[in-house]
Amino acid sequence: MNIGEAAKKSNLPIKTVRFYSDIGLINPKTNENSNYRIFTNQDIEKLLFVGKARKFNFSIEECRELLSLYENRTRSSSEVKKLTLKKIDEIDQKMSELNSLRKELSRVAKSCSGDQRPECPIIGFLANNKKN
Amino acid sequence: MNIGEAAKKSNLPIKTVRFYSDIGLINPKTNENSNYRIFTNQDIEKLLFVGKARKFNFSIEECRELLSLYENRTRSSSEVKKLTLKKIDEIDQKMSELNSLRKELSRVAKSCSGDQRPECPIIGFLANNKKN
DNA sequence: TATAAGGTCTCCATAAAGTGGAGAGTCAAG
DNA sequence: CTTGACTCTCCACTTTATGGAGACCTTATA
Repeated sequence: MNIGEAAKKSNLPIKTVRFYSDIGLINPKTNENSNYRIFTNQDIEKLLFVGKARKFNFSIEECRELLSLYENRTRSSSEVKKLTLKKIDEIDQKMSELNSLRKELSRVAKSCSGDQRPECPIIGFLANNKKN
Repeated sequence: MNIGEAAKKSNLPIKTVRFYSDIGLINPKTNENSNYRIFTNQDIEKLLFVGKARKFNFSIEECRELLSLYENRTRSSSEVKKLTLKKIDEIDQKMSELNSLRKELSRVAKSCSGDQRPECPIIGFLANNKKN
């Protein structure tokens, strides 16, 4: 099938499918006459796989790795699990960063009257180099 | 002062200071002879301000906005508060996304034995297009 | 005074993960 | 045979910097 249909079936924008093909994440054949890419059902499966993995915050390179594990019938599940646990760790770290960020921001926001006066503790907070 | 000293005083890499100057976040004067940028203490203050705001997840464009509020003696604190509350909202949204992500990932990770066998429910999960 | 070391300049490339558009080629239907 | 839809490649742009090349400036030392 052509790229339009492949895009529809994989729920990805055409541009994205083309991009994944450019970087070799998938390798559709080429129609020698038209120079159009030809996608198989296997390609669609891979696109769906990647689409889902991307949604789950796996990077393109991690997708590439997962894809090769996916295709490799002899791989052990521990490799996949390792990658997944790493992702969870990253999420935890990001969440704790966001948490402390949120705390500080809501603290300064609370201290600001938010009215017409120019006095604003948020600005003071951001302007102040010292520990706050 | 020159860019090296400015970078040191603002705790930013030289490259970053140059970048902020390129995009007009700060506007140091130029020594006509040497073509070197000349930074004032005011510039350092702004750099410190931006550095802190960036740490608090304000984007460059938001920094630009905050900076103009910072410089504008007649601005009302409500504008600043609005921007801050928006940031908090964004953080909340990001956190809830990460939360559901984490839940799903840890669920599939738990279901995976992580041993030498090739059977891996994580791969199955990612490969499966159906609702899981 | 000459030269060496270190600081700074601009310009270009790279990162991640695409998105958007231009201009040209292809295909199917009327 | 033409029109419209589809696809192609190539380039630019996004965000927030970082790294390097090669050239220019400044300061210190021999």
